[in-house]
Amino acid sequence: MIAEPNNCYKSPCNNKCPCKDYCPLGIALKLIGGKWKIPILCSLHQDGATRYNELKRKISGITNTMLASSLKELENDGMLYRKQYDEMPVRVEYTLTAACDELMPILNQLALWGVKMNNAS
Amino acid sequence: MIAEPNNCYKSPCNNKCPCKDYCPLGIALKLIGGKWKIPILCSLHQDGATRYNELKRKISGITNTMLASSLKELENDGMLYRKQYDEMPVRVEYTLTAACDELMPILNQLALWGVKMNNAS
DNA sequence: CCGTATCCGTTGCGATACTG
DNA sequence: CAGTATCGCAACGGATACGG
Repeated sequence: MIAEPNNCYKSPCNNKCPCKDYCPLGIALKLIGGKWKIPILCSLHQDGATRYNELKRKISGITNTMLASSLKELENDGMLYRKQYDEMPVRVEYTLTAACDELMPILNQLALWGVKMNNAS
Repeated sequence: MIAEPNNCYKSPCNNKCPCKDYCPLGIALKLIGGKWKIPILCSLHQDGATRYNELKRKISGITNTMLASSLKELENDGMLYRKQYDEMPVRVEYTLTAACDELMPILNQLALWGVKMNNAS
């Protein structure tokens, strides 16, 4: 929940911007921010349920520290499920939640915009 | 221009993700990243052409350092115009470019998503 | 009025080693 | 296999003072 509503959290950036601490856009960007969350989301979006070490292989350059912490944050923020199978050895699979199904098309629009910006410059 | 195309810059996150350095989504997020660019964009989007000190008043908490550097980056990235009137004293007005007219509706969708995420948790 | 320059603390992230 | 723990650096951003 928003702790202390500011001037524009109800209707995002439609009135009384510039929004600050509790801007819903700021909240959204924080959820997908950091260096590795987008690659993680994209990978899971493409391939569906994926195991930890599989993710680590696919996302080249990521370290255990960052993968584990990013996954934990995404899980806490309701953006992915962590399912643990108590086999031997243990197996863990990560899957996107419905919230991400809504998010990805928006991110795709943003990416298209990014392409245009890049071609323009 | 993209210096060294990687696996997914052509069709953003539709194939061969996870995208890395040259991911168009990464490019887009970099353009609007940092602590103050969104508030600046929102302010200009709402009020149109705005002077430097006017922006500084509206965006509470921002320092000269950050306002000036953010404006310069946004200008260099083709997201706003800087118009200088050589009166005495000097007057400078900032305005969003057409690129931002396309961007803002997308950001608004993202904000709506952020609201839902916030209410859900 | 519209910024720059300098300094400095904080945060994010990487590297490496280790564990249930 | 799926992570933690610890350390260190570099980038980001804040505070303050100054300049065209």
